[in-house]
Amino acid sequence: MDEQTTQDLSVQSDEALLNDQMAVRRAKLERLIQEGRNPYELGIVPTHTARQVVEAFDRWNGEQVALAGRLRAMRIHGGATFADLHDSSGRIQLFVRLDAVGQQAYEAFKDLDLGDIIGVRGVVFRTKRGEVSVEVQEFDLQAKALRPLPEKWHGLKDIEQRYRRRYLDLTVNPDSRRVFLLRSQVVAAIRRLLNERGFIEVETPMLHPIPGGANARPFETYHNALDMPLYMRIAPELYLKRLLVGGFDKVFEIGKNFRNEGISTKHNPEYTSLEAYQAFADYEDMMVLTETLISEVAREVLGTTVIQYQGREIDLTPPWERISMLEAIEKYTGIDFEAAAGREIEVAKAAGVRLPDNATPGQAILETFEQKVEEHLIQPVFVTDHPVDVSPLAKRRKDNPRFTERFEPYINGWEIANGFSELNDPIDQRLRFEEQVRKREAGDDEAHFMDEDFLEALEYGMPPAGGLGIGIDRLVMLLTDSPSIRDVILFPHMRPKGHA
RNA sequence: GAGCCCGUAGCUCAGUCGGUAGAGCACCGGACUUUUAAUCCGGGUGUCCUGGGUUCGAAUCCCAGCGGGCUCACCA
Repeated sequence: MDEQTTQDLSVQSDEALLNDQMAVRRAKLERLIQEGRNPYELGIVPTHTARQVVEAFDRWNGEQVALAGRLRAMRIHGGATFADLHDSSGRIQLFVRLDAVGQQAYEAFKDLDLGDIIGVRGVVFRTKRGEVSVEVQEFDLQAKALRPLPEKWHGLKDIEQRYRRRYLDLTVNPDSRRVFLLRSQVVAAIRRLLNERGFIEVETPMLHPIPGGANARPFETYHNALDMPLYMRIAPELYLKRLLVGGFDKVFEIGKNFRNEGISTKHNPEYTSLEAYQAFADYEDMMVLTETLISEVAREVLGTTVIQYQGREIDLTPPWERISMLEAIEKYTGIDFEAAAGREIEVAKAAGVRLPDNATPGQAILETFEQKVEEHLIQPVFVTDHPVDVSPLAKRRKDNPRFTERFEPYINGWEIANGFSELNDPIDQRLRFEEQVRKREAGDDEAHFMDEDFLEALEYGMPPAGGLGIGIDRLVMLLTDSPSIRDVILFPHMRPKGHA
């Protein structure tokens, strides 16, 4: 094992000579190995975190503690050296004195490189300048860093490098750490809030024989043993509704969806959604759940329901405004689609709305909304009552079957969620699928497929239910003031490229 | 997919009209026993994204490509 390691290193060291700093680190590594030391071994195990010691100094003052983390700065003053140790909780200063540790250990400490991962044992004290520190009694090297870290002051700014080498971004950019910690807290809070309300969390397939539950182009793959094509899921919806059929009345799933579509500051090919379904409820109930969830999450992770996004104040405090899609269109464009019933397509085109060739009346309304209205919806608002032909899984309105009991909350001009009273009439659902199949045959490759297996489930009886989907990434963008979805995804997709 | 912008040292960035490649941090050598962006003295460590072209001469101008960002388009 050790021989193997040594061998590999010597092979690599030739190419590493490209960079003086890497050469120095390789040389130190090889010297340690020759001295019989393993520079990648677990040694001193931390008993405390930096934050614990700093925040409860009075409790630990004079006590011996063990800490472990990454060496991030060194200030050498002859026989005394200060260093900054960063662990997952924060930063703490180390103090090493020649007189205290002896010549050999002192030289070894100075020989460490910034970025090395070390363990230390020492006594907590406060320096003359008032900084809580640990006077090191012993230390060990637990991972030699062979590459230099980005600069401590400016951090890693290059956006491409921050995405490609997120570990460096997380190491040196505190704001990036903050975003992903907050993302974790958002997901945890959603889970807890739903659990408190009696929802159970489930996991449904990512690999679908028939991609369904959304209008989107799927990624295709292939299962060798079954000898059949499979699709990465574009939404978990149809499986979660099968669980309603099965008698789970409140279910939710948090997980990835995959859509084989464009990439932008608001779109990543794989993204995380929450979908929740509640039996014996309708879209009104789900709107309340939506505004409650999002505002409670904000309160929990940010301590407020009034947030700042890119310099704009957004008030997430419920209740949110509700407006039907037709009302919203009339409010912002003056177009009255109620009065224009039967002439939707020509009216939309006259207003300068771009439409696909085979657009349906509902598409004309939806496109008008998306192209003319969306951008105005900054403060949270539920847009409701979407046309039935663009809502193939939603229940029709009792008072007007051309529209559905559906809602989409908009915040900052973004569609942040989507929900409706779930269509549980298998006869109507079949008609909707047949309409989608016609669209697909007419060239719409985002139209739904016929899903006989799902229809069969509905035929056994699905309770009336409300459903809700929230885009977690966009929600996290809002809550963390992040301008790009890639800022809230740890490893966003990039074209492959050799290391810079 | 289209338009605009960007790519120089490990990192952050300068680089004028086309004339020997620069700074800060980091790094290397030296001094320094309470500093904290430590300080002081000395040292520039480079595939100027890649490949062509123009030119006596290209980081710089032109063409193509690669990668990235933003805005559109598609979408959540």
